[in-house]
Amino acid sequence: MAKHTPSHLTDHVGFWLRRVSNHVSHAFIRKLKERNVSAAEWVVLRTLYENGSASIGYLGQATGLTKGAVSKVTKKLFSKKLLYARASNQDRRSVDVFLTKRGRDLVPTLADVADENDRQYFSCLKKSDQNELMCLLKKVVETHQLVEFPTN
Amino acid sequence: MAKHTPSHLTDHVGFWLRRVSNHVSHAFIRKLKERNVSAAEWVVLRTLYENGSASIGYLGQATGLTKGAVSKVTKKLFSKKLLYARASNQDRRSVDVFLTKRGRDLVPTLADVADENDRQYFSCLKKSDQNELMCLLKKVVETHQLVEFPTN
DNA sequence: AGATAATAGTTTCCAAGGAAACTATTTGTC
DNA sequence: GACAAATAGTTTCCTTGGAAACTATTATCT
Repeated sequence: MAKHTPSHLTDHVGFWLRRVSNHVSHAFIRKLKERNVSAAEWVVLRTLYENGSASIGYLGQATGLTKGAVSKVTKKLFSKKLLYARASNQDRRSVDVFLTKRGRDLVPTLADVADENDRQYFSCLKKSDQNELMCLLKKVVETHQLVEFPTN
Repeated sequence: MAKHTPSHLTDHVGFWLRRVSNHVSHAFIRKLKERNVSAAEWVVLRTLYENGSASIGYLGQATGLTKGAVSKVTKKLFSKKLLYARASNQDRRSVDVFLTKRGRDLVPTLADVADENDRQYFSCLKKSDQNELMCLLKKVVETHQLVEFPTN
């Protein structure tokens, strides 16, 4: 029985996804660095902007990070005075996290950075193709329940 | 003048890309772990399978990793006896890296793992949509010269 | 109520990988 | 040929983030 050639790297959607995602993310990270913010921090800030407040667990859902990671990210954001925390009084294990004024004021600026980055990488695609791309990705997310989307 | 709502996380292609890419990659990594191989190692092994041998720099191009990272990855692969190295004799700065028999024999198995992972995540899309997705991603890669593709 | 299980966060440990400094060669310039 | 610049790899330092152990609180079971 004939032995088949093993599949190429380039045969896999995941390969291309990782390639593009890594580049786009790294570029985004470099841009955010000028504002002294990480990508995970941006996601947390934007989520809170929408929601007013959230628990660590909720932010984990929203960001796709583990609770351990979120715990560390929020810690940094506390030290930068972009967030503050308050123990929930229904459940004393739980922590509610809020944007400070500074944190809230920063979000629109960061959103511009995100817009800019997306434009830089994806404006080479027609608007309809950009939508197509997002739809396909969303479909994968939904099919596999990759996240519980809280806001949005 | 009215202040606009800052764009949502979900407005950005990059956001969805990172979401899906992270999940797919992590799943792949977990599967590879059973074979005691990392994702970067897989990429290196598959590239060498195609090319016979390659320099560290070349592997950097092929994998999208920095030369420092490749240096570390190959070091691990040496210790696992999946690769061996030989100083180039044209240029004594340069190192040529080769698959061992064990390394070569491992590639088809790993390719199956990659196939399996891709199927798991993307078989929810019609074949034509999978192609569409890959084409869009390739277009972004080409437009931005995200890699010099050596093989393939 | 008391014991056990589940849950929210935190912390610790570890691996991955970028950036940049460093070493060893090679190439280019004079 | 001698010295400067470029290049190939390696190593060091640092940040990110997952996994899992751990703490504190709450829920469940009997």
